[in-house]
Amino acid sequence: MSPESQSGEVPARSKRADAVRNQQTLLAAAAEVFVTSGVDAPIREIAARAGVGMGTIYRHFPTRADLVVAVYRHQVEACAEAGPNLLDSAGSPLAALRQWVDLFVDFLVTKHGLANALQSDSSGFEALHAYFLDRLVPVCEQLLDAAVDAGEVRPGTHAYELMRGIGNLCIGRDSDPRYDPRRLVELLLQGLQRPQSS
Amino acid sequence: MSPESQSGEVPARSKRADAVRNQQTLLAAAAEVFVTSGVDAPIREIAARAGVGMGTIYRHFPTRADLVVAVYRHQVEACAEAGPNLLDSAGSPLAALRQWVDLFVDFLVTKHGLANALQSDSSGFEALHAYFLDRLVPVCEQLLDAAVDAGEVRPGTHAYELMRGIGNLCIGRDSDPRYDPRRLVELLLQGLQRPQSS
DNA sequence: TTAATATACGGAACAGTGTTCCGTTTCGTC
DNA sequence: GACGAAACGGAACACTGTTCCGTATATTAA
Repeated sequence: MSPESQSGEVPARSKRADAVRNQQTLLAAAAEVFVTSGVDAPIREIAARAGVGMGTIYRHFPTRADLVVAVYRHQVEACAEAGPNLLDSAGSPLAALRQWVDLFVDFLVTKHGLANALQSDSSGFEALHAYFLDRLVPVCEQLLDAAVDAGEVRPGTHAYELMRGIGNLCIGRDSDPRYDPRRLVELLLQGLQRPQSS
Repeated sequence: MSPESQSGEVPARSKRADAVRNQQTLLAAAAEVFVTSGVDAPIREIAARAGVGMGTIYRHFPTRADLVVAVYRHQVEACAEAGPNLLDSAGSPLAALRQWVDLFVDFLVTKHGLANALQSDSSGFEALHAYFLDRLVPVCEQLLDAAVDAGEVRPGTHAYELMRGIGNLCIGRDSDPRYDPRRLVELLLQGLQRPQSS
């Protein structure tokens, strides 16, 4: 990865100080607004919260996805990095996969509307989809393959499809007590396991 | 149910002829537009296609859900009625459940954005969610219970949750070759099977 | 057939949100 | 302190949902 071209955290040299400051402010404001109003919150609301104009927000984050990615980058990275670790620490590849999926689900369900946005075909969200998948599918694939190799999981399922399936299951109006994404994800994982016997 | 109070097909007496005609026209126009632009199509587009004004469409179908329900009512009914029949005709309760779920998935994936709308928390779609679930959950429950009683499916899963899960899996930008809802639904059904045995 | 009335219609008008654009301000440098 | 480039702010435009009311039409009564 190129050193500091991304919209992350390190004050990139050659950028004006106020620009860097505003970017930070925007990130913080967005993070706050996202927990309150979800990732679909009106751009104006974020701009207002940050005390900047509309132009500023668009200049720093041309699409909504850029902003969302910037806000959650750390957590996505953490999730991605947890994969290999779990493969070592967990008892079996399947256990590792299960724990990792838990991590991913926890992440999604605690972010208002994130799962929705991930699959949304609305303008500005395609890049979000792309980032999440690019970053996490390889990790999932590693865990999945390991579980298949260990004979714990039947072959034939692709990581991409599994990830999207899990993401989809996490979509929903929040806190309907009758719907718990975790239970369905668990069902999915059950279905992944090898009946093999017969 | 009261005889002809619904927005269905029979020309209700005591309504002006032009009103009935317009309702039919709107239904037809909406059906056409839905296949092209999805169920989120701008109201104006539907009104234009039907050759009526905005007021007319809102008078006949106060919320978007009313319109969508009216358009798909027949198919939902057909799906609902297929349940008991399958229970008779299919070899086993599980087979019936499987076929019924297939029916449901086929219905959803062929309607642009319907699955999305079902779970959407946008204004005007709650009623859609309600209608589909009210109508189909009992049917699903019947099939599910039968399969559980036959020992083919483990107990503990609620029809409501299963239905929503399936609906969610059908969400997605259309025709990404790497994502086939059917495969994941199949996985879910797999997970439903085989009681823990050991 | 015509007049009266209730019903339904059309579309302008208002509101909320995304997105662009450009005159103005501020920063960094000389 | 002055200058040029970079960044800012927010007005303006586009698109969509929703409401409201003056007008047109169907129905019924005379």
